[in-house]
Amino acid sequence: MTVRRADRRIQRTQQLLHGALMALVQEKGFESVTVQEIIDRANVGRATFYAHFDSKDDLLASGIERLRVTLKERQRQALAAGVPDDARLFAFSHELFVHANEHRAVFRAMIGKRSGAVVQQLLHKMLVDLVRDEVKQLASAPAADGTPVEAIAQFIGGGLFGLLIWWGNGKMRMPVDEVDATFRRLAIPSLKPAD
Amino acid sequence: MTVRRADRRIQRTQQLLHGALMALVQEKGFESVTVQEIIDRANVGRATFYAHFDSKDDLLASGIERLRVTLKERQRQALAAGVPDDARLFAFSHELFVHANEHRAVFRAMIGKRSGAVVQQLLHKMLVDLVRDEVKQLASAPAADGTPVEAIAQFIGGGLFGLLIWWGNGKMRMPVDEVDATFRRLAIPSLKPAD
DNA sequence: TCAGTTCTGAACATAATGTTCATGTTCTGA
DNA sequence: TCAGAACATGAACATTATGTTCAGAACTGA
Repeated sequence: MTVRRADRRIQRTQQLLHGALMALVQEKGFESVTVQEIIDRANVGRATFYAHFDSKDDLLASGIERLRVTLKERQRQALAAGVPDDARLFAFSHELFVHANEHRAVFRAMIGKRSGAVVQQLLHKMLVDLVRDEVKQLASAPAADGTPVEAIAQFIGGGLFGLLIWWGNGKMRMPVDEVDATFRRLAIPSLKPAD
Repeated sequence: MTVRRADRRIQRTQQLLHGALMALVQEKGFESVTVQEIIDRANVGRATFYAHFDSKDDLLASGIERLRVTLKERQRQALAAGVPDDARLFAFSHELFVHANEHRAVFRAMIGKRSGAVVQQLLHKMLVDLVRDEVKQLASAPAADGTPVEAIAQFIGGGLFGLLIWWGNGKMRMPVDEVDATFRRLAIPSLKPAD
Protein backbone atom coordinates (compact mmCIF):
# COMPACT_ATOMS: atom_id res chain seq x y z
CA MET A 1 0.00 0.00 0.00
CA THR A 2 1.32 3.37 -0.98
CA VAL A 3 1.38 6.18 1.46
CA ARG A 4 -0.87 8.96 0.29
CA ARG A 5 1.60 11.64 -0.69
CA ALA A 6 0.54 15.18 0.00
CA ASP A 7 -0.38 17.55 -2.77
CA ARG A 8 2.69 19.25 -4.14
CA ARG A 9 1.25 22.63 -3.41
CA ILE A 10 0.99 21.70 0.23
CA GLN A 11 4.55 20.51 0.44
CA ARG A 12 5.75 23.56 -1.40
CA THR A 13 3.83 25.98 0.78
CA GLN A 14 4.92 24.42 4.04
CA GLN A 15 8.50 24.26 2.93
CA LEU A 16 8.42 27.91 1.94
CA LEU A 17 6.96 28.85 5.30
CA HIS A 18 9.49 26.86 7.27
CA GLY A 19 12.30 28.31 5.24
CA ALA A 20 11.04 31.83 5.67
CA LEU A 21 10.74 31.39 9.40
CA MET A 22 14.27 30.08 9.73
CA ALA A 23 15.68 32.90 7.67
CA LEU A 24 13.81 35.53 9.64
CA VAL A 25 14.68 34.03 12.99
CA GLN A 26 18.28 34.21 12.00
CA GLU A 27 17.91 37.88 11.28
CA LYS A 28 15.90 39.08 14.24
CA GLY A 29 15.15 36.32 16.71
CA PHE A 30 11.89 34.50 17.09
CA GLU A 31 9.59 36.69 19.13
CA SER A 32 9.83 39.76 16.98
CA VAL A 33 9.10 37.95 13.75
CA THR A 34 5.60 38.62 12.56
CA VAL A 35 3.23 36.45 10.57
CA GLN A 36 3.13 39.17 7.95
CA GLU A 37 6.87 39.02 7.52
CA ILE A 38 6.82 35.27 7.20
CA ILE A 39 4.26 35.22 4.44
CA ASP A 40 5.91 38.10 2.63
CA ARG A 41 9.23 36.31 2.69
CA ALA A 42 7.68 33.01 1.70
CA ASN A 43 5.57 34.74 -0.89
CA VAL A 44 2.43 33.06 0.31
CA GLY A 45 -1.03 34.45 0.95
CA ARG A 46 -2.17 35.30 4.42
CA ALA A 47 -5.17 33.02 4.21
CA THR A 48 -2.88 30.26 3.08
CA PHE A 49 -0.75 30.54 6.16
CA TYR A 50 -3.69 30.10 8.44
CA ALA A 51 -4.92 27.20 6.36
CA HIS A 52 -1.76 25.32 7.32
CA PHE A 53 -0.83 26.54 10.77
CA ASP A 54 -2.73 27.96 13.68
CA SER A 55 -0.10 30.49 14.52
CA LYS A 56 3.54 31.38 14.45
CA ASP A 57 4.12 29.09 17.41
CA ASP A 58 2.45 26.25 15.62
CA LEU A 59 4.72 26.67 12.64
CA LEU A 60 7.69 26.59 14.96
CA ALA A 61 6.49 23.48 16.76
CA SER A 62 6.17 21.76 13.43
CA GLY A 63 9.74 22.74 12.63
CA ILE A 64 11.05 21.35 15.91
CA GLU A 65 9.22 18.11 15.30
CA ARG A 66 11.02 17.81 11.98
CA LEU A 67 14.26 18.30 13.82
CA ARG A 68 13.50 15.57 16.29
CA VAL A 69 12.85 13.13 13.50
CA THR A 70 16.05 14.14 11.78
CA LEU A 71 18.10 13.58 14.91
CA LYS A 72 16.61 10.17 15.52
CA GLU A 73 17.40 9.20 11.96
CA ARG A 74 20.97 10.44 12.20
CA GLN A 75 21.39 8.50 15.38
CA ARG A 76 20.15 5.37 13.68
CA GLN A 77 22.65 5.77 10.89
CA ALA A 78 25.49 6.45 13.27
CA LEU A 79 24.75 3.36 15.29
CA ALA A 80 24.43 1.22 12.19
CA ALA A 81 27.78 2.44 10.93
CA GLY A 82 29.39 1.13 14.08
CA VAL A 83 30.75 3.45 16.71
CA PRO A 84 33.08 3.07 19.66
CA ASP A 85 31.22 1.19 22.33
CA ASP A 86 31.20 3.86 24.98
CA ALA A 87 29.47 6.24 22.60
CA ARG A 88 26.40 4.13 22.09
CA LEU A 89 24.61 5.48 25.10
CA PHE A 90 22.98 8.80 24.33
CA ALA A 91 24.25 8.47 20.80
CA PHE A 92 21.92 11.21 19.67
CA SER A 93 23.68 13.78 21.79
CA HIS A 94 26.64 13.89 19.49
CA GLU A 95 24.39 14.37 16.50
CA LEU A 96 22.65 17.08 18.42
CA PHE A 97 25.77 19.09 19.07
CA VAL A 98 27.00 18.56 15.54
CA HIS A 99 23.73 19.74 14.13
CA ALA A 100 23.64 22.79 16.36
CA ASN A 101 27.16 23.58 15.34
CA GLU A 102 26.36 23.31 11.65
CA HIS A 103 23.43 25.65 11.95
CA ARG A 104 24.92 27.84 14.58
CA ALA A 105 23.59 31.04 13.07
CA VAL A 106 19.97 29.96 13.34
CA PHE A 107 20.57 28.18 16.58
CA ARG A 108 22.15 31.09 18.33
CA ALA A 109 19.45 33.45 17.12
CA MET A 110 16.79 31.09 18.34
CA ILE A 111 17.91 30.73 21.90
CA GLY A 112 19.35 34.19 22.29
CA LYS A 113 18.45 36.09 25.43
CA ARG A 114 14.81 37.03 25.81
CA SER A 115 13.95 36.19 22.27
CA GLY A 116 13.18 32.54 22.35
CA ALA A 117 11.18 31.50 25.38
CA VAL A 118 8.81 29.41 23.32
CA VAL A 119 11.62 27.87 21.34
CA GLN A 120 13.34 26.86 24.51
CA GLN A 121 10.24 25.27 25.88
CA LEU A 122 9.86 23.12 22.79
CA LEU A 123 13.53 22.30 22.65
CA HIS A 124 13.50 21.24 26.26
CA LYS A 125 10.61 18.93 25.68
CA MET A 126 12.27 17.43 22.63
CA LEU A 127 15.44 16.67 24.53
CA VAL A 128 13.62 15.04 27.40
CA ASP A 129 11.77 12.88 24.89
CA LEU A 130 15.00 11.75 23.30
CA VAL A 131 16.64 11.04 26.63
CA ARG A 132 13.65 9.14 27.87
CA ASP A 133 13.82 6.79 24.91
CA GLU A 134 17.29 5.78 25.96
CA VAL A 135 16.85 5.67 29.68
CA LYS A 136 13.84 3.42 29.37
CA GLN A 137 15.83 0.78 27.61
CA LEU A 138 18.24 0.60 30.51
CA ALA A 139 15.51 0.48 33.10
CA SER A 140 15.47 -3.30 33.15
CA ALA A 141 18.81 -4.53 34.37
CA PRO A 142 20.73 -1.83 36.26
CA ALA A 143 19.53 0.90 38.59
CA ALA A 144 16.23 -0.18 40.10
CA ASP A 145 16.82 1.76 43.22
CA GLY A 146 13.76 3.76 44.14
CA THR A 147 14.27 6.56 41.61
CA PRO A 148 11.55 6.65 38.96
CA VAL A 149 12.77 6.36 35.39
CA GLU A 150 10.87 9.46 34.44
CA ALA A 151 12.65 11.51 37.08
CA ILE A 152 15.99 10.43 35.71
CA ALA A 153 14.94 11.30 32.19
CA GLN A 154 13.77 14.72 33.28
CA PHE A 155 16.95 15.39 35.17
CA ILE A 156 19.30 14.36 32.42
CA GLY A 157 17.18 15.93 29.70
CA GLY A 158 17.08 19.17 31.63
CA GLY A 159 20.80 19.05 32.20
CA LEU A 160 21.45 18.51 28.52
CA PHE A 161 19.19 21.40 27.73
CA GLY A 162 21.07 23.65 30.11
CA LEU A 163 24.39 22.63 28.69
CA LEU A 164 23.26 23.15 25.14
CA ILE A 165 21.83 26.58 25.79
CA TRP A 166 24.93 27.67 27.64
CA TRP A 167 27.21 26.41 24.93
CA GLY A 168 25.13 28.16 22.30
CA ASN A 169 24.81 31.45 24.09
CA GLY A 170 28.52 31.62 24.66
CA LYS A 171 30.51 31.69 21.51
CA MET A 172 30.46 27.93 21.11
CA ARG A 173 34.19 28.05 21.38
CA MET A 174 34.31 24.70 23.11
CA PRO A 175 34.67 22.06 20.39
CA VAL A 176 31.75 19.80 19.68
CA ASP A 177 33.47 16.66 20.88
CA GLU A 178 34.29 18.30 24.14
CA VAL A 179 30.80 19.48 25.03
CA ASP A 180 29.53 16.09 24.14
CA ALA A 181 32.13 14.41 26.32
CA THR A 182 31.26 16.78 29.14
CA PHE A 183 27.64 15.88 28.83
CA ARG A 184 28.44 12.19 29.04
CA ARG A 185 30.74 12.66 32.00
CA LEU A 186 28.00 14.45 33.88
CA ALA A 187 25.03 12.40 32.82
CA ILE A 188 26.23 8.85 33.03
CA PRO A 189 26.97 8.80 36.77
CA SER A 190 23.33 9.71 37.35
CA LEU A 191 22.32 6.41 35.84
CA LYS A 192 24.01 4.37 38.48
CA PRO A 193 22.04 3.65 41.66
CA ALA A 194 22.91 5.49 44.80
CA ASP A 195 26.01 4.30 46.62
CA MET B 1 23.74 56.00 57.30
CA THR B 2 20.12 55.13 56.74
CA VAL B 3 19.05 53.33 53.63
CA ARG B 4 16.74 55.49 51.58
CA ARG B 5 13.42 53.70 51.93
CA ALA B 6 11.21 53.84 48.92
CA ASP B 7 8.16 56.03 48.89
CA ARG B 8 5.20 54.25 50.40
CA ARG B 9 3.14 54.87 47.32
CA ILE B 10 5.71 53.02 45.26
CA GLN B 11 5.74 50.05 47.58
CA ARG B 12 1.99 49.96 47.65
CA THR B 13 1.60 50.16 43.89
CA GLN B 14 4.18 47.52 43.17
CA GLN B 15 2.75 45.22 45.76
CA LEU B 16 -0.71 45.61 44.31
CA LEU B 17 0.58 44.84 40.85
CA HIS B 18 2.51 41.78 41.96
CA GLY B 19 -0.48 40.54 43.87
CA ALA B 20 -2.82 41.06 40.97
CA LEU B 21 -0.48 39.23 38.61
CA MET B 22 -0.21 36.24 40.91
CA ALA B 23 -3.95 36.03 41.36
CA LEU B 24 -4.60 36.28 37.65
CA VAL B 25 -1.93 33.78 36.74
CA GLN B 26 -3.54 31.36 39.08
CA GLU B 27 -6.83 31.81 37.29
CA LYS B 28 -5.78 31.70 33.66
CA GLY B 29 -2.08 31.13 33.23
CA PHE B 30 0.50 33.73 32.38
CA GLU B 31 0.35 34.31 28.66
CA SER B 32 -3.30 35.11 28.45
CA VAL B 33 -3.23 37.66 31.21
CA THR B 34 -3.43 41.18 29.88
CA VAL B 35 -2.00 44.40 31.23
CA GLN B 36 -5.51 45.77 31.35
CA GLU B 37 -6.62 42.95 33.58
CA ILE B 38 -3.69 43.44 35.88
CA ILE B 39 -4.34 47.11 36.45
CA ASP B 40 -8.06 46.55 36.82
CA ARG B 41 -7.47 43.92 39.45
CA ALA B 42 -4.84 45.99 41.21
CA ASN B 43 -6.96 49.07 40.85
CA VAL B 44 -4.11 51.09 39.47
CA GLY B 45 -3.96 53.49 36.55
CA ARG B 46 -2.61 52.39 33.21
CA ALA B 47 -0.02 55.13 33.14
CA THR B 48 1.05 54.09 36.60
CA PHE B 49 1.75 50.58 35.49
CA TYR B 50 4.08 51.73 32.77
CA ALA B 51 5.77 54.10 35.16
CA HIS B 52 6.94 51.10 37.16
CA PHE B 53 7.38 48.30 34.68
CA ASP B 54 8.18 48.13 31.01
CA SER B 55 5.80 45.33 30.34
CA LYS B 56 4.01 42.33 31.73
CA ASP B 57 7.22 40.33 31.37
CA ASP B 58 9.11 42.91 33.32
CA LEU B 59 6.65 42.68 36.17
CA LEU B 60 7.06 38.94 36.16
CA ALA B 61 10.83 39.14 36.16
CA SER B 62 10.67 41.40 39.15
CA GLY B 63 8.49 38.86 40.90
CA ILE B 64 10.92 36.04 40.20
CA GLU B 65 13.76 38.12 41.51
CA ARG B 66 11.88 38.54 44.76
CA LEU B 67 11.50 34.80 44.90
CA ARG B 68 15.20 34.24 44.45
CA VAL B 69 15.99 36.54 47.32
CA THR B 70 13.42 34.80 49.49
CA LEU B 71 14.91 31.40 48.78
CA LYS B 72 18.41 32.55 49.54
CA GLU B 73 17.21 33.97 52.82
CA ARG B 74 15.35 30.82 53.78
CA GLN B 75 18.44 28.83 52.99
CA ARG B 76 20.51 31.04 55.23
CA GLN B 77 18.11 30.52 58.09
CA ALA B 78 17.98 26.79 57.58
CA LEU B 79 21.74 26.52 57.61
CA ALA B 80 22.02 28.68 60.67
CA ALA B 81 19.49 26.54 62.50
CA GLY B 82 21.72 23.56 62.00
CA VAL B 83 20.80 20.76 59.62
CA PRO B 84 21.97 17.20 59.09
CA ASP B 85 25.35 17.37 57.48
CA ASP B 86 24.47 15.69 54.22
CA ALA B 87 21.80 18.29 53.56
CA ARG B 88 24.12 21.27 53.57
CA LEU B 89 24.98 20.98 49.92
CA PHE B 90 22.27 22.48 47.73
CA ALA B 91 20.44 23.41 50.89
CA PHE B 92 18.24 25.79 48.91
CA SER B 93 16.73 22.94 46.94
CA HIS B 94 14.70 21.76 49.88
CA GLU B 95 13.39 25.27 50.43
CA LEU B 96 12.59 25.41 46.78
CA PHE B 97 10.44 22.33 46.78
CA VAL B 98 8.77 23.32 50.01
CA HIS B 99 7.96 26.73 48.64
CA ALA B 100 6.60 25.31 45.41
CA ASN B 101 4.50 22.92 47.40
CA GLU B 102 3.09 25.67 49.57
CA HIS B 103 2.09 27.73 46.58
CA ARG B 104 1.21 24.86 44.36
CA ALA B 105 -1.83 26.57 42.88
CA VAL B 106 0.16 29.47 41.50
CA PHE B 107 3.09 27.31 40.69
CA ARG B 108 1.14 24.80 38.68
CA ALA B 109 -0.68 27.53 36.77
CA MET B 110 2.60 29.21 35.96
CA ILE B 111 4.36 26.33 34.38
CA GLY B 112 1.32 24.65 32.90
CA LYS B 113 1.58 23.51 29.31
CA ARG B 114 2.01 26.23 26.71
CA SER B 115 1.15 28.99 29.05
CA GLY B 116 4.39 29.82 30.73
CA ALA B 117 7.29 29.84 28.32
CA VAL B 118 8.61 33.11 29.66
CA VAL B 119 8.13 32.04 33.25
CA GLN B 120 10.09 28.90 32.59
CA GLN B 121 12.93 30.81 31.03
CA LEU B 122 13.23 33.02 34.09
CA LEU B 123 12.87 30.15 36.49
CA HIS B 124 15.55 28.22 34.69
CA LYS B 125 17.92 31.12 34.93
CA MET B 126 17.20 31.57 38.60
CA LEU B 127 17.93 27.96 39.39
CA VAL B 128 21.19 27.98 37.49
CA ASP B 129 22.19 31.08 39.43
CA LEU B 130 21.48 29.41 42.74
CA VAL B 131 23.29 26.25 41.77
CA ARG B 132 26.28 28.16 40.52
CA ASP B 133 26.66 29.87 43.87
CA GLU B 134 27.12 26.51 45.50
CA VAL B 135 29.18 24.79 42.89
CA LYS B 136 31.65 27.62 42.84
CA GLN B 137 32.44 27.19 46.49
CA LEU B 138 33.40 23.59 45.89
CA ALA B 139 35.51 24.39 42.89
CA SER B 140 38.67 24.69 44.97
CA ALA B 141 39.43 21.35 46.56
CA PRO B 142 37.68 18.52 44.73
CA ALA B 143 36.89 17.97 41.09
CA ALA B 144 39.39 19.93 39.04
CA ASP B 145 39.21 17.51 36.20
CA GLY B 146 38.83 19.37 32.93
CA THR B 147 35.13 20.14 33.27
CA PRO B 148 34.45 23.86 33.58
CA VAL B 149 32.58 24.87 36.71
CA GLU B 150 30.05 26.73 34.62
CA ALA B 151 29.22 23.63 32.63
CA ILE B 152 28.54 21.72 35.82
CA ALA B 153 26.32 24.49 37.12
CA GLN B 154 24.37 24.57 33.89
CA PHE B 155 23.92 20.84 33.87
CA ILE B 156 22.77 20.53 37.45
CA GLY B 157 20.67 23.67 37.27
CA GLY B 158 19.02 22.41 34.13
CA GLY B 159 18.42 19.05 35.71
CA LEU B 160 16.84 20.62 38.75
CA PHE B 161 14.65 22.69 36.51
CA GLY B 162 13.51 19.62 34.61
CA LEU B 163 12.75 17.77 37.79
CA LEU B 164 10.83 20.67 39.27
CA ILE B 165 8.71 21.21 36.19
CA TRP B 166 7.93 17.54 35.91
CA TRP B 167 7.01 17.26 39.55
CA GLY B 168 4.80 20.31 39.25
CA ASN B 169 3.09 19.33 36.05
CA GLY B 170 2.24 15.94 37.44
CA LYS B 171 0.06 16.06 40.45
CA MET B 172 2.96 16.61 42.83
CA ARG B 173 2.03 13.37 44.45
CA MET B 174 5.61 12.56 45.26
CA PRO B 175 6.31 14.01 48.71
CA VAL B 176 8.58 17.00 48.99
CA ASP B 177 11.32 15.17 50.83
CA GLU B 178 11.40 12.51 48.18
CA VAL B 179 11.81 14.81 45.18
CA ASP B 180 14.48 16.62 47.03
CA ALA B 181 16.27 13.39 47.86
CA THR B 182 15.97 12.34 44.23
CA PHE B 183 17.51 15.56 43.13
CA ARG B 184 20.45 15.07 45.47
CA ARG B 185 20.94 11.49 44.44
CA LEU B 186 21.12 12.55 40.80
CA ALA B 187 23.06 15.75 41.17
CA ILE B 188 25.79 14.93 43.64
CA PRO B 189 27.52 12.23 41.56
CA SER B 190 28.01 14.84 38.85
CA LEU B 191 30.23 16.78 41.18
CA LYS B 192 32.80 14.06 41.45
CA PRO B 193 35.51 13.95 38.79
CA ALA B 194 35.36 11.31 36.11
CA ASP B 195 36.40 7.84 37.17
C1' DT C 1 -9.33 16.79 -19.81
C1' DC C 2 -11.72 18.05 -15.67
C1' DA C 3 -13.35 17.69 -11.01
C1' DG C 4 -11.60 18.63 -6.80
C1' DT C 5 -8.09 20.99 -4.06
C1' DT C 6 -5.46 24.61 -2.86
C1' DC C 7 -3.96 29.39 -3.18
C1' DT C 8 -4.93 34.38 -3.46
C1' DG C 9 -5.56 39.08 -1.86
C1' DA C 10 -7.81 42.43 0.09
C1' DA C 11 -11.02 43.86 3.38
C1' DC C 12 -12.54 43.61 8.03
C1' DA C 13 -13.41 43.04 12.98
C1' DT C 14 -11.01 42.66 17.12
C1' DA C 15 -7.78 43.34 20.58
C1' DA C 16 -3.67 44.69 23.00
C1' DT C 17 0.18 47.79 23.53
C1' DG C 18 2.57 51.73 25.08
C1' DT C 19 2.54 57.09 25.25
C1' DT C 20 0.98 61.52 26.43
C1' DC C 21 -0.64 65.22 29.37
C1' DA C 22 -3.30 68.07 32.38
C1' DT C 23 -4.95 67.47 36.85
C1' DG C 24 -5.40 65.61 41.37
C1' DT C 25 -3.37 63.31 45.50
C1' DT C 26 -0.01 61.89 48.78
C1' DC C 27 4.33 61.81 50.71
C1' DT C 28 8.66 63.55 52.95
C1' DG C 29 11.79 66.53 55.18
C1' DA C 30 12.60 70.54 57.67
C1' DT D 1 2.61 72.08 59.96
C1' DC D 2 3.41 73.09 55.38
C1' DA D 3 5.42 73.60 50.80
C1' DG D 4 7.43 71.49 47.16
C1' DA D 5 8.49 67.23 45.16
C1' DA D 6 7.13 62.90 43.79
C1' DC D 7 3.66 59.93 42.44
C1' DA D 8 -0.94 58.46 40.58
C1' DT D 9 -4.90 59.17 37.51
C1' DG D 10 -7.65 58.28 33.39
C1' DA D 11 -9.02 59.04 29.12
C1' DA D 12 -7.70 59.72 24.54
C1' DC D 13 -4.77 58.26 20.87
C1' DA D 14 -1.60 56.20 17.48
C1' DT D 15 0.15 51.93 16.33
C1' DT D 16 0.59 47.21 15.38
C1' DA D 17 -0.68 42.42 15.08
C1' DT D 18 -4.01 38.87 14.80
C1' DG D 19 -7.15 35.74 12.71
C1' DT D 20 -11.36 35.31 9.48
C1' DT D 21 -13.93 35.62 5.40
C1' DC D 22 -15.02 34.92 0.52
C1' DA D 23 -15.27 34.88 -4.43
C1' DG D 24 -12.49 33.79 -8.01
C1' DA D 25 -8.06 32.14 -10.07
C1' DA D 26 -4.58 28.55 -10.42
C1' DC D 27 -2.95 24.17 -9.94
C1' DT D 28 -2.94 19.01 -9.33
C1' DG D 29 -3.62 14.18 -10.04
C1' DA D 30 -5.67 10.53 -12.38
